[in-house]
Amino acid sequence: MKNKKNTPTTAELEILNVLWEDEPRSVKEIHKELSKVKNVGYTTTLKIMQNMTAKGMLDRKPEGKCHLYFTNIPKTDTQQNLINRLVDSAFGGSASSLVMQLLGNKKTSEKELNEIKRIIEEIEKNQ
Amino acid sequence: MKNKKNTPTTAELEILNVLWEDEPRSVKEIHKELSKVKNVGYTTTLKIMQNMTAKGMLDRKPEGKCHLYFTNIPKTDTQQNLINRLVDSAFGGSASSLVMQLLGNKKTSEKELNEIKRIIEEIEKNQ
DNA sequence: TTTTTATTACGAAAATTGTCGTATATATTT
DNA sequence: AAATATATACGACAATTTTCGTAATAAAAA
Repeated sequence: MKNKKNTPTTAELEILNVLWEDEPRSVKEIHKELSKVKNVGYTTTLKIMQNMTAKGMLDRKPEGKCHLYFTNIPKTDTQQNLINRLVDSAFGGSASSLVMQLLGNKKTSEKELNEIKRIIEEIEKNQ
Repeated sequence: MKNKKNTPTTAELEILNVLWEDEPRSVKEIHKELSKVKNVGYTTTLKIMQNMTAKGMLDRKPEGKCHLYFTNIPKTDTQQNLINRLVDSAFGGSASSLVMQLLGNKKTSEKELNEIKRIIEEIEKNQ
């Protein structure tokens, strides 16, 4: 199986997000969460989680009569990978170009902007 | 045809990037560029560009015996759309969270960091 | 006007992802 | 033990994307 640990598909990312919030969890619980925002069959969720396990994205341990699944990659690793891919594929490798685009967007709220400024200051302090 | 103008696939984005650099251009020229970094048949490039035209992503005009293609969506619109999707799908809708991840990454060079700081200052001035 | 060359159109297959129905297995209840 | 319920395994189909071979068209050369 190819190593695609860090590049989840859309459906896989949805599952990872639920797990990162609280893990380990059973397929049943994951599916219950997904059902709140999405119409999808139980076996679909199960199948995707099995695929993810085969890819090494998830792992699982038996617990009573069912399995508890947990992620095998840190959230930040995946996030970093997704950002890097976006920077490379759509911003010519320039991270600053991405940030510029992000900040120029009206949808980035005042609150978000202030938060970002705070982060920059934080970084400068530690330099 | 569904409106997927702003959400190009990987192969489509590669073509868009070449066009945004200099347009309009013929399939032949686009394919020549792609061939520098990718093994792909001429008719593959052609087909994808035809698909993109059908989706409204590209347009074309006859020029002599061939066609010159040009993009039908601004680069920034597509970039913004891709960022928004990433923010929503992997950062819980928080743009600042994405920036934090980006800045915390060692791969973001000193030069990039300074550039980003400059952008922030620029934004603050205009506030 | 044939022949050659260059460009486009089209169809179809491969790869990937997402979907779920059905079967199997295991436990719980009656 | 038989019936019921719960969880997993598996196969198959649908949708999308990527791939390219081949045919058709049009232009240029011989």
